[in-house]
Amino acid sequence: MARRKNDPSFPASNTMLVLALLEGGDKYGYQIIRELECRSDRTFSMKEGTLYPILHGLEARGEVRSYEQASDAGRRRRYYQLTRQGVKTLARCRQEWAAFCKQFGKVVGGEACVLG
Amino acid sequence: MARRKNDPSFPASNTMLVLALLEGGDKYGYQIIRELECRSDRTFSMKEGTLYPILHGLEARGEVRSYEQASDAGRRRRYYQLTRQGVKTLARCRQEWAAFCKQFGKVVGGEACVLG
DNA sequence: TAAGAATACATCGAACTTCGAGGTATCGGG
DNA sequence: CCCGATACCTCGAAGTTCGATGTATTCTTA
Repeated sequence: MARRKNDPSFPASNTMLVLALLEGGDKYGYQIIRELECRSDRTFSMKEGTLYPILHGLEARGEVRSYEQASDAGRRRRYYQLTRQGVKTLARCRQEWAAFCKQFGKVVGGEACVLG
Repeated sequence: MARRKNDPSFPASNTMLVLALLEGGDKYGYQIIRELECRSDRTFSMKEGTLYPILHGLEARGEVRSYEQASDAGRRRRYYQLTRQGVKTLARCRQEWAAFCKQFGKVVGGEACVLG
């Protein structure tokens, strides 16, 4: 996920979202965008220019593998499937996300802190 | 904060952290970095190359104003203070962060969703 | 008292993420 | 027959952050 050490921001959240969606079963690109919209109550609307590079990157890094399978209607579809590596990465991302949330909330929440 | 509409990621979190820290009183750059480290249990370690451009940007956009004030030791310090605009921005950021968290958690948490 | 660590500011290029616009093609309905 | 939805893709522009580097001053410690 290319998160840099000690990076206070949480980038590549889109990549994590993709991994999480694939956990629920193999999916093709267009479907990922629709499902994300649905699962987030229309809050998240990932763009194709964002998604496809992410999928290609994940595949290049071995987090997912893909296969082509036409729909009933004969429409071309490329499905993506989590690899064991991808599952592990997702688990790590979840931990990192939880840690980030906790610390971020602590700072923006406004708890006091006495500096040495 | 330059967040783009419908952006599933939450960028510029560093900017939000800076605003939140300034809410606790005027602070100078180096102090912001130390306090952030402290308040986040050493999890966040903002780099100077990150912070100073952020502060300059916030000032240019009227979210903060600055003034110079030497320390007891005679060391040069530039303090930053939230403007009314900055306070409003921080409030908006908090709402956006809460909304993002909720939706992000919903997706990576794995709730089911039936697509139409 | 000299060296090095800490304080304090700043800028720059490289890397990464994301958008938005554009391109190609197929399928179904009006 | 056209248009909207489906389905894939690429490219350049914009924004964020790091890491390196630079400049000064003050404090600590050997």
